[in-house]
Amino acid sequence: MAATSMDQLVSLCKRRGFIFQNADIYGGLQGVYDYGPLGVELKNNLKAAWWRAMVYERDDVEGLDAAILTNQKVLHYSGHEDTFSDPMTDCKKCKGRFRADHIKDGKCPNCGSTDLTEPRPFNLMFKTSIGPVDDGSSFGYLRPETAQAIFTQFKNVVDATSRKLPFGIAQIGKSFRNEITPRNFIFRVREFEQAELEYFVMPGEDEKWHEIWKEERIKWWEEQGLKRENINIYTTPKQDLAHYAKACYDIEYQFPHGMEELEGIANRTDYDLGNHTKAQEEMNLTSKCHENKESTQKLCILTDDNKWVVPFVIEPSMGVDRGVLAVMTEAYTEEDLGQGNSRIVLKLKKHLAPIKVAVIPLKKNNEQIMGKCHEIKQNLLKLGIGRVALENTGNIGKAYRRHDEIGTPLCLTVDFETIENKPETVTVRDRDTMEQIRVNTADLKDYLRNYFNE
RNA sequence: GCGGGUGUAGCUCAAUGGUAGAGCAGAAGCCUUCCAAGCUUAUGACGGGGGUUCGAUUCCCCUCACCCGCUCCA
Repeated sequence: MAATSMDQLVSLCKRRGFIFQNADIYGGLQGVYDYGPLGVELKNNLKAAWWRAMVYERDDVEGLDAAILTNQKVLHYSGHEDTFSDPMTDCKKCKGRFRADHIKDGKCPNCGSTDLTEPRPFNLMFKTSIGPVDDGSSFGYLRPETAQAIFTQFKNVVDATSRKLPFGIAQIGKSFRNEITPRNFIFRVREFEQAELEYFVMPGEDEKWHEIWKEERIKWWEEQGLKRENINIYTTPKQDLAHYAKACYDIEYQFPHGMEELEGIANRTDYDLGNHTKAQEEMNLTSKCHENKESTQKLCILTDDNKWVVPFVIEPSMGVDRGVLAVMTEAYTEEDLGQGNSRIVLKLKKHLAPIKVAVIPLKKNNEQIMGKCHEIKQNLLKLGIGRVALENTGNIGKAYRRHDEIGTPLCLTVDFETIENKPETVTVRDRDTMEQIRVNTADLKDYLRNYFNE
C-alpha cells in the first residue's frame, strides 16, 4: 500500500531530512523547496539512474550541461516569449480565470458575464538583469526548460561527435517557471529540475520513435519501483498541445493528490531546430517557424545519401522532483506487525536508497563493539556502493525502525558474538522481510557487492 | 491572482483574554538489550507585523506559507 495522503510524505520528509520548505525560518518562499541530507542522496540516485539508462547504456546519446542564464534571443525564437506570457482575465461573477485571448465578445466563457477584470500580464519566465547596471537594457531569462540549449548547441555537438541520425542529447538541470499557483508539495514548483532527452530522427520516422520512447520510458519508471497499475498514459488532445508539439504522451502517476503528469514525451517535429536556424527557406521545414535573421548557423545534419536535413525531435522530459515524489509515494508503506505494533517502511529500490547500509552497535557504551562498527564502516565505504551510515543509538529496535522509515535496505549489527567468537560475524537484517542472517565479516564485501549489483 | 480552509516544540495534537500541556522524536547517561512505546536528567513552541486591551497565542486588520477548488503542466 502506497502513501495515500501528501501529509504523510510531507511529515516524513521533514522529520527525517528529505525535503524542507525553502527559507523556512523567514516564513518560506512560495513554490520553492530544499533537499535535505537524505533527499539529496535520493534525488542524486534517481538522476544517476536516468543518466545511466539514457547515456551510458546506449550507443546513440551524448550528454550536455548547459547554462541556466539564457540569451533573450533564444527564448524569442523558440516561441517562449510569445506563448509563456499569458494575459489573464478574471470573471468577477463566477470567479473564473481565463487567458484573455480565449475570451470572445468580452464574455466570460464559463458564465457569460461581461463583468471582467482588465487583462493582466502573467509572465511565466523569470527575467533577470545581466551586468552591473540594472536599467533594463540588458537582460536574460532563467531557462523555462533545459531543452533549448540542446537545440542551440546542436551543431556544436554534431561537429564534435560526428553523430548521425538517429541520436540524442541528454541533459539534467534546473528550470524555472513563474507558475500561477505552485501547489502539492514538490509537484508544482517554481524552481525545478528536469531530465530531458532530445532524440533527433529522420523526418518521417518520428512517429515510430515516439512510440518506442513511450515504451522505453514506461519500462524505466517500472525499474524505479513504480507499479504499472499506478501509471497511466495520457494522449494530449490536439487542441491542448504545447506550442512546439505535434503529439504528446504524458506518463501520469497516481500521486496522493491524483493521477498527474510525471513525464511528457513530445514530438517536437522540426519546430525548434527550424526556429533557431538561418536560411530557413532552404530547409524544407514542415513547421511554421519564426523568421530568423540573427542565427549564424544552419541547424541540420548530413544524411547517408548526402542530403542536409533538419531532424525531427522526440523529447522524453521528466520532472526530477516529481520523480522523487513518485518513488517516495510508491515506496511508502505502513505495516501492521500485530499486538498494536506497526512500522513505516520506505520500500525504495536499493539503487535509490539514500543510505545503503547502516552499521549498528548492539550496545553503544561498549568500546570494543563501537570500535568494530567504525572499522566495518570504513571498510565498506571502499566498496563505493554509496552512503554507509554508522548508527549510535542505544536501542537496536529503534535503529531498525528508523532505517525502515528512510529506506535503508540492509542493517548490519555488531553484537557480543562479533567480538567474542571466531570466526568474526555480524548479523545482516533485510528491510522488507526483517529477516536476519549471520555473515562472516571476511565475506561481507563480496556479500554486499553481489547484493547491490544484482 | 480569485474563493474556501489551516498555521501552537523536529513530528502529532491539547488548553487558555492573565506565566502554554502531553505523546513521540532528538540530546546526555544507565541496562551482555536483536526488532518502537524500560529507567534517570536536561533541552524545546504560539509563522511575521500592526491594532483593540491594564494585559493578546486567544479578538480585529495586514502579511507570509501550506492545503482544497479555478488555472497550470516537468
